[in-house]
Amino acid sequence: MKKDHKDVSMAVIRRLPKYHRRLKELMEKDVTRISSKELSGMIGFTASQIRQDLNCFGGFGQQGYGYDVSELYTEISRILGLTEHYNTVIVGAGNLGQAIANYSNFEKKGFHVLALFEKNPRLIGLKIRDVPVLDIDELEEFAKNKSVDIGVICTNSENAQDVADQLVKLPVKAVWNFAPVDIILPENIVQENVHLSDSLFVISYLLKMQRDEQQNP
Amino acid sequence: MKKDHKDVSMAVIRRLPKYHRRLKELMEKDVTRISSKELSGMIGFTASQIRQDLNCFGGFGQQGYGYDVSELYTEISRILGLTEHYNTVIVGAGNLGQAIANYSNFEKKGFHVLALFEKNPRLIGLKIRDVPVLDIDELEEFAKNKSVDIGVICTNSENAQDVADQLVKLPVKAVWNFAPVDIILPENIVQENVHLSDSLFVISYLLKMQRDEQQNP
DNA sequence: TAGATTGTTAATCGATTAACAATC
DNA sequence: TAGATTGTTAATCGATTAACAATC
Repeated sequence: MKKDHKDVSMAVIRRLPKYHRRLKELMEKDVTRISSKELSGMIGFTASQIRQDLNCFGGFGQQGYGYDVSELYTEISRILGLTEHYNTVIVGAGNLGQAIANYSNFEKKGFHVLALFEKNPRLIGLKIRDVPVLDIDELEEFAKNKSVDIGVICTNSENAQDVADQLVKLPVKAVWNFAPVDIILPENIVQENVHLSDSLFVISYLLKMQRDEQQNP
Repeated sequence: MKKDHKDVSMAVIRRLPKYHRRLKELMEKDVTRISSKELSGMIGFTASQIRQDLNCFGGFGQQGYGYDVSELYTEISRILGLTEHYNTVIVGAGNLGQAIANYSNFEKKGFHVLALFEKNPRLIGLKIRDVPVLDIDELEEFAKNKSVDIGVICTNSENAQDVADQLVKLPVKAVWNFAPVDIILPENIVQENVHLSDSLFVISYLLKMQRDEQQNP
């Protein structure tokens, strides 16, 4: 029996994509089995943590043997929901929106981009890898009779909340926000923020720390 | 006396940019003072956590009053090192590299993009907001006599480690990696990864969970 | 001054690590 | 079988929350 989604902590969930990535690499190297200890060596988590993490979802290993790489990869793919298909729309067809639309790996994993939406007339009408850039005013009409799972916000901060509200009305089930603001969404909508500046500011902090340490050792 | 950088946990550090962002918003609304309780209401951390976080770096508040918004903003900017100037180079001038080069907010915060580097001849010679796109083979020569603080990797996975190695040789002090692989760097180099697919996969997981819950309530 | 709110210590909670019996 | 390694429970560690005296 597969136990899934009990109440697994977000800390564990955020490690799953890394397992997924590493197992993929192992498969490409034709490694067929791996122990938690070996995996620990390459992934940087303790062997204990790896076993704990995996056991949130089921016993995928075998005592005395370890884990079958291919099987574990398949399981984690399933746990992450990568065996499903998702329809997405991207709002904002600037460089970032285009970058995401162009990222063919997402398509491979089942994330299909239906269209990009823009207000800049220069961009409307373009095609990004066969995906049309449409007028933002057409969004509501476009989404009728379609099931849109994920809305991606690639606009500037000023428009992000407006766009979020429009997406919620479609409705979408999740919002992937790249604008550097904290948008407000209904509780039941999955929200994931990618605040690039936060990440850059952490670099800045760490560089400053390093500099200070060199001065006062 | 300002206590900085003792051994503040990464959990705290990763919250700092969010304080920074919210305080900016408050300043724009001409709010001059705020209590940890009020801030808690808008930012979603407990008041207790906010006070704990800030006290890692010093006592910026005043009993009975709260915090001076503008002063706290300035302090957090300083703690994050945003009062410094950083030179950056971006390797990979595709949509993502261009998006980052175009992001004028970074420039405002002191992150100056010296140049982008590309191997695709169609892109070499372009200018992104006055920033030239140069041949990747010119990187080493270009960096001579220049102090490059941050190298940004916007290439595909295949080239990411090579590029990282080149950046380390320049040298750079930090690597900001957008390729969906785990690159290996010397210990003393600051590394920050933005794995977009990880973020998307977490959305996928949460959507799947939500679906499952609706079926087995 | 009285009221409000911090800074800080103590208590709780949760996540990570260690240990080991189960078992392949 | 003996050796290896898991799954799982217990111990530890760290982070968050609660409480309250200090003080503006």
